[in-house]
Amino acid sequence: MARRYWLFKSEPSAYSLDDLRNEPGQRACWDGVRNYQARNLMRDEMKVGDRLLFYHSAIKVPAAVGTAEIVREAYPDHTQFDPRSPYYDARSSPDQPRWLMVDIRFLTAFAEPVSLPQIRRLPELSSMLLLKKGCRLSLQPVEPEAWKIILDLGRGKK
DNA sequence: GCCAACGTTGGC
DNA sequence: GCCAACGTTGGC
Repeated sequence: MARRYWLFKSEPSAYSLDDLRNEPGQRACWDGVRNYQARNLMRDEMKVGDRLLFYHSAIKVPAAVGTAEIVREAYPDHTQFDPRSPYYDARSSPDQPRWLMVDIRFLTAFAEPVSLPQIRRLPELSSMLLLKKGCRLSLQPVEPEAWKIILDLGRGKK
């Protein structure tokens, strides 16, 4: 199966690409996803070797800032069992985990962040889920064509 | 900080 | 099963 591409949103004040880069082994578990659609994408679609755009959201200029790869497929998110975690879910149990996470590893930081306005300006990228009105999905698929274009922009090519 | 759009919850 | 109320996301 061909490698697939994704976009992961994160508020950099909570967790940034640099945070990922500074992790031991430059890898981390993507915990805290509490949306069924996003969970199902992790559970059903994401495979080791898939790549993702790391996107910084909820800031002045939202932007894709680099890439990472999936290094472990979906498994239970431990924070759902921890009453002290903000992601705790009392309706979940280790027997019947409701929420999943994947592990990702840092790959690249863009020379030039690819901003949301920049993405919006390109007709070739107009079909991206990211641009859909009201699309708040924190994990979303990216078409290979869009992936290529954004990586080129990130390299600083025109 | 505002608020539109969306997902979830819970009363009925 | 409907839908109003609520909480959250995220661009602006």
